[in-house]
Parts: sequence; structure tokens; C-alpha cells
Amino acid sequence: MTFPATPEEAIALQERLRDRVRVDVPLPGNPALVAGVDVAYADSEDTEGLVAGAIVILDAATLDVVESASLVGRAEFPYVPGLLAFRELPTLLSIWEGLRHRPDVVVCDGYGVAHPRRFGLACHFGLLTGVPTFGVGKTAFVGSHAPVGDARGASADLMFEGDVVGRALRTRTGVKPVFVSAGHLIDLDGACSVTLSLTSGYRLPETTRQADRLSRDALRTAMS
DNA sequence: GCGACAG
DNA sequence: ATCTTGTCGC
Repeated sequence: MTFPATPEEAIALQERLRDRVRVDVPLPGNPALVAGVDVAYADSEDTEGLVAGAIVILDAATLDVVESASLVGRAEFPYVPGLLAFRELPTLLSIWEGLRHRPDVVVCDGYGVAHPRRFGLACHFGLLTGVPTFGVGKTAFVGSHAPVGDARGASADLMFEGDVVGRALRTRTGVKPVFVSAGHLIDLDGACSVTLSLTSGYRLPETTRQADRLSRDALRTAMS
């Protein structure tokens, strides 16, 4: 099926796919390859709509970059809170199809089931690729949580409509927590575990940091 | 009804 | 997301 053209169609699609998501699956062993995905946008008058997506695959043990790819294109869908996937997926999927390696888990910049309709970008990406996915957000989108301890590793469940949809997780002592939620084929514990293994010196996972840098570089190059 | 609202 | 300098602190 093709991508929805309107927010109404997009919402309908999310509600149709949401029940296929599996977030009760423990990750089978420690992942060997972890991927990060991100998209950068141009905001000027004449570059309006220009986007650059990037996917970076790291060796989970050493955090060395095993493979990376980027692609510049046009955003076909407007940014609407709750519908981020429809803006970023086309570019990310194109990149995904050209990858030589198959990561064991993908870290998305955004949310999984911690979403108004329980179907964030990470769920959608996981469903379409069949690979375990989860999301790490920098700010809260839905839900609320108790205060998080000050030490790295401390966390508090993110509650939404009576359910635990994610976790506010402190990845660095004394630094604002990030918001982790399962996307597909992984559970919350696994997602938090992987997140901690990817955050040694920074608040955000090394995967998203690398993908963020690559997407920005690709966008810069495309505009110059 | 009003505000808030991943990136 | 993006526009942006210096500055406080480990």
C-alpha cells in the first residue's frame, strides 16, 4: 500500500496497524549490530521541504561505525504531532533498502508505543522492516511519570491512560532523562538496556548522535 | 473551551 | 526540526 496523503488517512492507517505491534518480546541475546536513524530538515524559504535522512549501523560492542548511508529528498507530508512517521518514513525506508548489513535492533529518534494512538515512528518502522525497534525521545510526548533518581540508570515508568507505555531513563548522572518506549519485537526492559549500553558519555544514544550528524552533513552538502 | 503537542 | 554566543561547570 502507498503512503497516506492526508492526516485523516494517516490516522486511520495507524489505528489499523496498531494491533500488529509486539512489545512483549525479549530481545534474543545481546545485539551485535545496532542501527540509528534520523532525519534533518531545511527551513529556509527556498529550501522548503528539503530533507536528509540517515541510517548508521554500529558494532554494539565497540560502537564503531560498520555502515552508514544517507539520502536527500523532499518531505511529502507536513509535520503533525502524532504523524511524524509519515514525514520521515519514505526517506528512511529508501535508505534501509540499500543497506548491506541487517541490524539486530534499530533505535529511532522519537517514540514507539508512547504515542497518542500507541503507534509512533518506531512501531511503524519496525512493522515495515520486521526488525526490532524502539524509540528514544528527548522530550515527553504523552504520559506522565514520577520523579527520576539522579544517578545514571535511574528510571520511572511513563504512564498513559493507565498503561506503562515507556520509561523516563537517566542516561547520565545529573542530566535530564530521555524517554524510551518499545516499538516492535522488543520489550521495554530490552529497549532501556540497549539504550544504556549506547550512552557512555552523552545523554543520547551513540546511534542517534551518529545518524543526526550524518543527516545534517548530507543536508549541508545538498544545499551548498 | 483552552492549551499542549515526538521531529 | 531550525535559527544562534557566550558561559557556567566537571
